Amino acid sequence: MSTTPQTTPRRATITDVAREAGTGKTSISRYLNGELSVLSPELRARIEAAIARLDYQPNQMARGLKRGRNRLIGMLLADLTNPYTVEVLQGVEAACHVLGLMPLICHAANEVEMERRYLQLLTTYRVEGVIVNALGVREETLRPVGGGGIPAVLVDRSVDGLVADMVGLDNRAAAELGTRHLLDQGFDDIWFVVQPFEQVSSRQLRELAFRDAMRAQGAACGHTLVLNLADPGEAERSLAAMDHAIDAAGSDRVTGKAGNPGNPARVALFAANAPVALRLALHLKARYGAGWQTRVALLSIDDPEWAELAGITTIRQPTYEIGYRAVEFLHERIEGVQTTARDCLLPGELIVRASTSR
Amino acid sequence: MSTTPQTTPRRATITDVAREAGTGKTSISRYLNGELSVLSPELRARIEAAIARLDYQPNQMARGLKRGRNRLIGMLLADLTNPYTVEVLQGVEAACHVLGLMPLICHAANEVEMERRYLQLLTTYRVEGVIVNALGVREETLRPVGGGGIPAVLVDRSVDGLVADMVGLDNRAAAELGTRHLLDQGFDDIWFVVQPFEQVSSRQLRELAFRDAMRAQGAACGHTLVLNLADPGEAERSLAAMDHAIDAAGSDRVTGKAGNPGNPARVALFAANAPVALRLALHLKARYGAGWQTRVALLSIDDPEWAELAGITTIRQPTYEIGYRAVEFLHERIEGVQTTARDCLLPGELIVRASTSR
DNA sequence: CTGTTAGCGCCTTCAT
DNA sequence: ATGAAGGCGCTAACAG
Repeated sequence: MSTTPQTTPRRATITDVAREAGTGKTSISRYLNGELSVLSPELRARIEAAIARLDYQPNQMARGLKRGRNRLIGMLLADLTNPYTVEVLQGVEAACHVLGLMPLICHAANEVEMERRYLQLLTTYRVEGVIVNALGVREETLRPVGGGGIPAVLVDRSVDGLVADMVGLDNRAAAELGTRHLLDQGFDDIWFVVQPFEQVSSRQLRELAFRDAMRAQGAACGHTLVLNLADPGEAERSLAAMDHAIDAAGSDRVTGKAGNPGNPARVALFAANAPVALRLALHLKARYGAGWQTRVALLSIDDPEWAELAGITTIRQPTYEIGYRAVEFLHERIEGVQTTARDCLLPGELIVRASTSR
Repeated sequence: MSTTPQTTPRRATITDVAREAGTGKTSISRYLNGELSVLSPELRARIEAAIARLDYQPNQMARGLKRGRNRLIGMLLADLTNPYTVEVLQGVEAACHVLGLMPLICHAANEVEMERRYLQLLTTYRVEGVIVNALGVREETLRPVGGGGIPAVLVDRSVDGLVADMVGLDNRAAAELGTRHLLDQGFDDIWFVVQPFEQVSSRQLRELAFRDAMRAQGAACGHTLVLNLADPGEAERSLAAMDHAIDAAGSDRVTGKAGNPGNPARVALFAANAPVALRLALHLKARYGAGWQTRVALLSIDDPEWAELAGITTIRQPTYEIGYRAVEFLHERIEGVQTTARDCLLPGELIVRASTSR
């Protein structure tokens, strides 16, 4: 069998084009950079022909090397598995598209070590800036970024000791919105469920705002449950503890008989984000069966695709806009804007579904 | 207010390091490339010190330009919104990590034009290869890729006229597996629901295998419903037509009374992928209420995160492995392997849930 | 062992 | 209007 030699035919370079067009490299370069007015129509035609014939495409790496800018930006993602992330990404891509940027997407998959490695890699590729949706990360990991280093903008979470633009949900307003909704619907025993939040600013803010909102109400009773999704065993125990507490409270408050159907405790669950909500929903389904939605109220920040199906109430984040704005901020920084660090807090939207309406 | 001048301090170059260490660039280069045995311990120490002092990091672009390879590969994705895609991506990242490759992720967001643009961009950045999970794409769009161009491997779908390695689900086996399961459970009126499939090979194969499996059975009755998710109105009409047909069939086969609860028609829905399954589930919920899972059987290829919650039976694809293998194939091609185009078909796993068990 | 030299593909003065 | 020459940061012969 005589297959063709298959030597990948080296791509044409600017020199090849110049030779093919019978001219110098300079003219080709000018053509590529749109300085068309400076070229005689005749030369220009020859260049166009040569480019087409050779299927020439300028080498971005080389251009970048020369110019000192390669139009690459880094996009560091903590968890692509979270629908929030994918949605933000859509906004990022759209903005990059119009601004002529190319996002280098790095997925840390919830591993701090990956995050460090990618950040270093991005730096190595000389990206002009980074958008960071970080894990609970030490400021030192981000050393090369922000302040003295390459421009950075934070998404959803801020990082202690790192001054940089940040864009995300207005967490305080969102948590208040959710809490008030639950109170308005008559729920007075609310559990705020959240992943470990020492490291993640947005979780902290949501939890704090929840407690503040409950306190402002006075009469009602609020609890915070930490749910460590990374450790199934621990998560299981947390949920069991919650079940127990709810049952006990229910029996106290009503008639002494747990689960009295005539006057159930007005318990509601408030999930700090979609992954938590999913875990809760699975737990509730296992405990109460198919009709769990009617037995216990569930509200979540984030609006994952299955929310409508499960009938849970949500607070939808303006994810697309978050991504879009992040790129705009970054672009401004890249272009040299020098203002002090800015925060862009966008409002969430309450979407009421069966789970929390009577 | 006197903010610091904030001039981004130009990153150190190899020349800076050489000067700082009082030596030539070559030695630095040698150090960087691990030719440590050729360096006197003394020089080596000086170099290390200089690098640390200057916080030097070699410029990948420049290295790539010189070496002719930049360790970049392109990853072209049709739809990040589909959980399948994200899962494949995880496998891709893991493999890239061990092989020292850096994936440039491009998300076409279901737009053919985007796909074209990104492919061209990748080419421009001189990626060493591409992994393509394409839209229904013309071979011409992929011109720069495969065969004569840069190495490529296809994921999930093949493209007419393009010879390249491909890795994905064993669609025939998977569709058979699902169909047999439904038949075994006593469903004899099965609707295979799929997005428009002229352009997408995997959808074609699934549909064909479904029909073959039904035919082999003989007695049973199979239908194919095309559901165009991109056009909500059209999708709505398709679903209405399906409802109508099912109702009619049910009344025929049983007692003449539609929806006779004593002996309902043994209807089952077989979704070709997760997006279709979600649309179906929403429709069923709207039509039959919360308990829809017990009224109609739903089985889907793909195993999205909400499957467990909804209790639908699924065929889980080995997504991680698909991604991993794709990179391995690509890596081999990059390293010059010359075999004819290979296909890697991986088996799916049936996960039975409430929706299809009695 | 170590430094010098010559490019990789492109852009950018600076002449012509 | 066009081309020649130099250099971006790095590597790879080729000397010493």
